[in-house]
Amino acid sequence: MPIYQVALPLPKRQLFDYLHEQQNLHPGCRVRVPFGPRELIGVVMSTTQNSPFMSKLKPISQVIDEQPIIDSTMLSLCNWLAGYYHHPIGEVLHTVMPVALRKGESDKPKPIETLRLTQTEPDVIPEVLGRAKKQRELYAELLNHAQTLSVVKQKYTDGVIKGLLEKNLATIELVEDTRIDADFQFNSNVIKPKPNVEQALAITAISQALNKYTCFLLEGITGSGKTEVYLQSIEEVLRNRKQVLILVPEIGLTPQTVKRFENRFGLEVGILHSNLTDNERLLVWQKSRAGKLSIIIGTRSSIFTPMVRPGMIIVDEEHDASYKQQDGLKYSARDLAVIRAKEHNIPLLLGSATPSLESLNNALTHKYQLLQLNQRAGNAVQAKQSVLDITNQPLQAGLAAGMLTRIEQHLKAGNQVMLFVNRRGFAPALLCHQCGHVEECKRCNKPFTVHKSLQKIQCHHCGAARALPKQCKECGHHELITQGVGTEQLSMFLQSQFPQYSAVRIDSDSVRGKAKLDNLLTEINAGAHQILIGTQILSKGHHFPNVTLVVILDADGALFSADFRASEHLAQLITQLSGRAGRAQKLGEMWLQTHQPGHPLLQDLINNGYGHFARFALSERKLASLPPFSFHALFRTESLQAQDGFEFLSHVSQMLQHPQIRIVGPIPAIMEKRQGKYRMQLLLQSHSRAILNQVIGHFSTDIEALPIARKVRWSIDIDPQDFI
DNA sequence: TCAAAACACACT
DNA sequence: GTGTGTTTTGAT
Repeated sequence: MPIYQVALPLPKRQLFDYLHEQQNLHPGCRVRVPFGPRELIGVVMSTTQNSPFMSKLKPISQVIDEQPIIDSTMLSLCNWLAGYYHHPIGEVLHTVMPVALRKGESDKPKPIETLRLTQTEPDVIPEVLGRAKKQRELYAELLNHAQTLSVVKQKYTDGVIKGLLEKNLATIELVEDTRIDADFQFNSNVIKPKPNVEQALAITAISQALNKYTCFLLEGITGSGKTEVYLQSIEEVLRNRKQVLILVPEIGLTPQTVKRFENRFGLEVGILHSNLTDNERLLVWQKSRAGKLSIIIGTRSSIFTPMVRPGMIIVDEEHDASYKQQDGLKYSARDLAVIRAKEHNIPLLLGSATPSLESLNNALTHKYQLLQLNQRAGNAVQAKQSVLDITNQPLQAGLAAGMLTRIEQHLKAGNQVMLFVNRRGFAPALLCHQCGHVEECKRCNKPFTVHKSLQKIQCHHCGAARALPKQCKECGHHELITQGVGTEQLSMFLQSQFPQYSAVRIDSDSVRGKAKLDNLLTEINAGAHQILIGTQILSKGHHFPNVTLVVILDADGALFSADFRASEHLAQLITQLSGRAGRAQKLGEMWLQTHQPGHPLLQDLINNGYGHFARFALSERKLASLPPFSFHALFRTESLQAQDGFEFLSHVSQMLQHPQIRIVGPIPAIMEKRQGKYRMQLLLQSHSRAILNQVIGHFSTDIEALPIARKVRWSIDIDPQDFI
């Protein structure tokens, strides 16, 4: 009897062997297997003749798929993922499958229940129905053609349907779902804008590379018409009867974006986002695999959507942090897109106004082909950026007096202003005026954030909240003061300063749920609010044509951060924010409040733009041998005892000693404690990705087998994006 | 002395 | 990861 090696969803870097009579179970098929006292769903990986567990081999209890649901391309991608990210193969396969398939759902669409008449005498309504008016009505409808049960149920009650069924006049029939049949139709007759010279060059370059792997980095300033380049390139792919997979950041998937694609090509666009149910997700997966969908748009995990006739992958806003998964299999969807495009031999398009230094470096070293769009479409003008020195300046709610005047000018001119603060809530800390004691979360050892409107203090790291204290815990003093400024405070202050205008907060506190954000954005663009105060959300893809003034309250934090990527992220934020303003015909300006007006990074960014800044930042990274000029792998631990994490990482550090690997740590993570767990990390850096990968790969099973490994939660992060 | 909690370990 | 069997802990 053949022995099958099965990948199971466990944090173990091994396959499990099972028996099955059938000779031809293909790799990529799901099976249900007994595992200790329970049953698991795994994926067949390979066949073998003998197993070290011969005596305790159990048989597969059920074969779920006769044909592989993970095709050979996807399977090799999974093997690549397991090797590159040093992650257990079973968990990789689990990550790659839609939830419904993990649970053992069929990969074929469910047949549709259809209501059909049993006799087919035309135009005759049987006497039996007598005066049953509704039943006669339904019968008449069914005379024309059978209808799906769900459609019928919308119009008729269950009683009516039951009536026909009981009289044996109609039956419920299971009909194969044809909604996923391949579809190549698209409308190419839509009037499309004439591309400018740069756009035309980009479109031509992409169109000439449709049948082979090429990675393009489309570096296009905001408003330069990146989307039009996407659209016209997509059209070429559709013409070849191929599919396009488009990845967008988590927040960027708005109904407008989807509409734009649907209207342009007049076809159904598959959408994958976090609010879908498991079955909706599965349907998109099925439709894409069958070739019904020619365009699929989705967030990070969409990179795993199967395609029968892959034609192109697009990653929009490729610098966005949401492409990196932060837990479990810590993959980068952008990097994975490169691997997938190579595997399919199709072009990949990475687009951004503010490309990541990694991608930019690949473009400058000609691994990627750089396409630049430097002209703004129409007569839009880039917002003018300036710094405001706030050293020794009195601040009100974090704003300098000069800035208030400027805000007033813009408001009086009938325009909108937008202010950016990196903190939600009223203030990031509450301290005692008497003894200086700061109220901290016990589980995270971080100050509580004050939420005045809720009369609460809340820890933004673990979510713990309690009532706003009235007196100091240490000395009992009653005068507690807030420290720092959050969106809530700034919004309250500006509303009191300018009562005749409407101030609105845009952060995850005030806009819970996507619909609410969309409503608010509509209100803002209709002019219902004049003062917009928000966090990161403001920088992500939404356009505010009437905003003429953008203020960043505090640009200093990132300039001296422990994270070497902080300045890159600040520059991206500043550039993205300034791209949101002054789009229409209105000239915009952006002001950065800083204590470091002369800081070379700020100056370079403001005077020469992101493109110049990024190239300068790259040269600095090179000097410091930081990524992308070296490669990082980060071991992280979480444990109840700080000592356990230290001990585990010390072992790891000893095992991985290598002349070409620099090891930093074990050191406490930047967030030393979170949710009551102590967090440590060990950073590995090498000039050779191959050596780093090889050494970790060689020892990963030994590390897993360390006795201390059981006492800690540990993980490996390859190409870590942050050191939190 | 017993039961809950913490720990260890196997699972093919 | 999770279910189970084993050891430790602490309150009666």
